[in-house]
Amino acid sequence: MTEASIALVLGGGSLLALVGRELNTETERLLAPYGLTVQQAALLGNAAAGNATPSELKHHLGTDTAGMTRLLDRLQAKGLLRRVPHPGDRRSVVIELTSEGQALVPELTPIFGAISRRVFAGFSGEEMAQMAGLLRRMLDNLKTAEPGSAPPRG
Amino acid sequence: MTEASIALVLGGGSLLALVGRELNTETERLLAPYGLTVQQAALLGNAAAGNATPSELKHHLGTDTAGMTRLLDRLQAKGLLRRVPHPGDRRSVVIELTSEGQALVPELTPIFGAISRRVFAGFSGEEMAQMAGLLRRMLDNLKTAEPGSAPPRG
DNA sequence: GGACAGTAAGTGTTCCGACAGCTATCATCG
DNA sequence: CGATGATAGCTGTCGGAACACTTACTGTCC
Repeated sequence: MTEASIALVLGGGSLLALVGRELNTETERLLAPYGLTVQQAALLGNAAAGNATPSELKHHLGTDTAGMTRLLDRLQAKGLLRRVPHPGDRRSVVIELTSEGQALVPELTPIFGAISRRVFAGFSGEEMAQMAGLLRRMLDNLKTAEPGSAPPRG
Repeated sequence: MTEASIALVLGGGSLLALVGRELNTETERLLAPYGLTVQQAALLGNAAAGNATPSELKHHLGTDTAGMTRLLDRLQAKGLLRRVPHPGDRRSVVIELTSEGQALVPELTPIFGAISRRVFAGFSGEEMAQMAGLLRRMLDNLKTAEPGSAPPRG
């Protein structure tokens, strides 16, 4: 194991975590005019198609049921969506964007494109593919053979 | 801009952010027996050498003064460190590990090695270098030419 | 039909990241 | 010397991640 790899993984200073956070923060700055966070914007984008349940959205956003509940609470409080009973499963709920929510979506999409262009400035297609490939392998390494881990909590 | 790059950057589901979080969570599982979080362990490691001020530690951990204050509060509450007046600058403070804190450090270091080995299983040295290089370029892209950003708040 | 495991959403808690604003001190320069 | 700007650390606030737990409902299997 080289010194470089240690530096990549070490704690809060982890380069990986750092880049992820910077990416998040910078996107948040672009979203500030709309009063939305990254998670909130991503949820609106994913829910725009309609007929989405919290469970489905959860997978796309990579959060858990607890985070999803509160994320929905905040967006509902802003009047951007509402929870309607799920026809056919009384445990579940369907997320519907309000007209205000719907109106926001087309404004949001370009922002992700813009930040994407910025982050990958000067990257060749091959380099982006490399990046994605390496990240996926790291994720696989983490997900498989986790000794002390319980199965994901949904 | 390819679809892959969008997927890399998109919201909470960002692959980059996801890997960073998984890495963090998995490290936290290994640290659980010691009752420490990743940030806490990283701070102990960085402060072990001694004569560290919060400002210096802040750079290593990638947090800000607010986060540093509370991180130190928690570790101080656990009796793992103490703040002593900085000789020569009355605004500042020197972080000293208590004997309990000192005793933990040698236990912690191997954990970062272990998680590092796990994440980079199957990676060649060249691939790790690629990863670091690509991440660094992304970070540079984000840091330079941030339109709406104020200078870092120290 | 009834027990029972599994699933959906929600609640409570701790920790962390980011932003804003504060006080005390330092360094510099007129 | 005194004003001024920068720096060190702290506090308040919000959003979010992860864990543990609860409640209500579903599907299945006996």
